[in-house]
Amino acid sequence: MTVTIYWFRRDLRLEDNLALSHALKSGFPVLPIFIFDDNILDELSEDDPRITFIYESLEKIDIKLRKYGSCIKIFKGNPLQAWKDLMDEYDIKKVYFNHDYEPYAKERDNQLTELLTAKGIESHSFKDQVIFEKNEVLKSDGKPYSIFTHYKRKWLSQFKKELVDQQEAPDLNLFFKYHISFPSLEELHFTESAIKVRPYNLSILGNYVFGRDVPSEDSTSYLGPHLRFGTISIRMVIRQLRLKDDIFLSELIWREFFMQILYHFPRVVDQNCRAKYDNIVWLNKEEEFEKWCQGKTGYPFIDAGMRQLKQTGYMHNRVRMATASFLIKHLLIDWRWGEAYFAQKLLDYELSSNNGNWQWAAGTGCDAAPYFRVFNPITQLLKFDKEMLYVRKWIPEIETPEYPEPIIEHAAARARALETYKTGIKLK
DNA sequence: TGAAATGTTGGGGCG
DNA sequence: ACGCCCCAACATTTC
Repeated sequence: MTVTIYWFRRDLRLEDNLALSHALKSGFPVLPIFIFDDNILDELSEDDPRITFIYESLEKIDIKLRKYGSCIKIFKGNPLQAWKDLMDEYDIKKVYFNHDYEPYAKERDNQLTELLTAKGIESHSFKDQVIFEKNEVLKSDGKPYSIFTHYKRKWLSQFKKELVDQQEAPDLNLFFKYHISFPSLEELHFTESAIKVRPYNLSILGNYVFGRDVPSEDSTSYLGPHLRFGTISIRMVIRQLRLKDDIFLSELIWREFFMQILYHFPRVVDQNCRAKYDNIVWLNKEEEFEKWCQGKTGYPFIDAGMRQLKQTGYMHNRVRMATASFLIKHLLIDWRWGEAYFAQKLLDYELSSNNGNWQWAAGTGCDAAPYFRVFNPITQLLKFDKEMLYVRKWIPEIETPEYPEPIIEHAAARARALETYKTGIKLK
């Protein structure tokens, strides 16, 4: 049984998928696989909504393939072990997958490539989840950018030269013909989550600049999880955009900016990008952190956001900034705590963006907000949810005595934050 | 992609 | 008509 193997990872679609379309041209029938990686899953609960989403996305692909006599082969366990099993079972000629830039994934893929090379198997990997990857947008001296504005300028100038061609529709007849059952959630030891990924909504493109700051209005695209798991291609999103929404495009460039930051400076994973802030003394009060997580700080704008996150796996962008600022500046809790909580809850969690944006809010990032920028949770409410539609939606008890008093007084907290940062910088 | 403090300007009321 | 004061609105600086 001679095959080419295509490995689905975070590109869970058949359409406009670079490595897949190359695999289908490899000259051998393509056996598509997916591996539920225990190294990653061990950190998650068995009903994590992201697992449910991955499972359902694979199921959809599998249904399409079955019409053509094929199916996806699903593994669960250690990826390298899965590959060794595959090598025992099939005569593998070529292997195709798309690039993944996260530290763990890089290491995993390097090990696999070594293993394949040792067995004399060709492997090919492709840029697919970004327009420009790690070393494609560099300064004239060949070094990576660490300032967004400069990165963006270069990105745009290169983008004008680049054609974003759509891949032709895949020929499903070229998949390897075989039949094995698609495992149930229970067989994989998962349970279905009540929290669901929503379909994306591209109709907001073009008006994003007007609606993006109003959390009560549904002017978000809900693209995050789809870009994270590749159920839509970034090229397709960009094509729809056609530069008509500069602000939205900017957000997509931030995504690639943070990806290349993580790639070039992997230490940001657990360290401040700017060492200047290493000596800030965080208060890290567990009970205050818990109140923040539960949406019980007594500040409606903050609490509404945290409850939306907990109940749905989403949080409006404006509110993400305000809640992050509140945790870091008002409560003086280490940004890594907030980063970890968002990583656990956000359906669109992406290591590079989550880390980059938390460091931005903390002022510790490469191109971050200045440390003295402290969001006023009351002003934010007045500015962006004056009618209180958003906060009432997420805090039903808001006008009852059940709703708590503010955990801390704003002006005093602000002064304390400025003082703490100043002291920390001096210690350095 | 902030907020608060401080500075400046200009219009209106009033003696 | 003029100076003076008040204050809102806007601009600039500072954290």
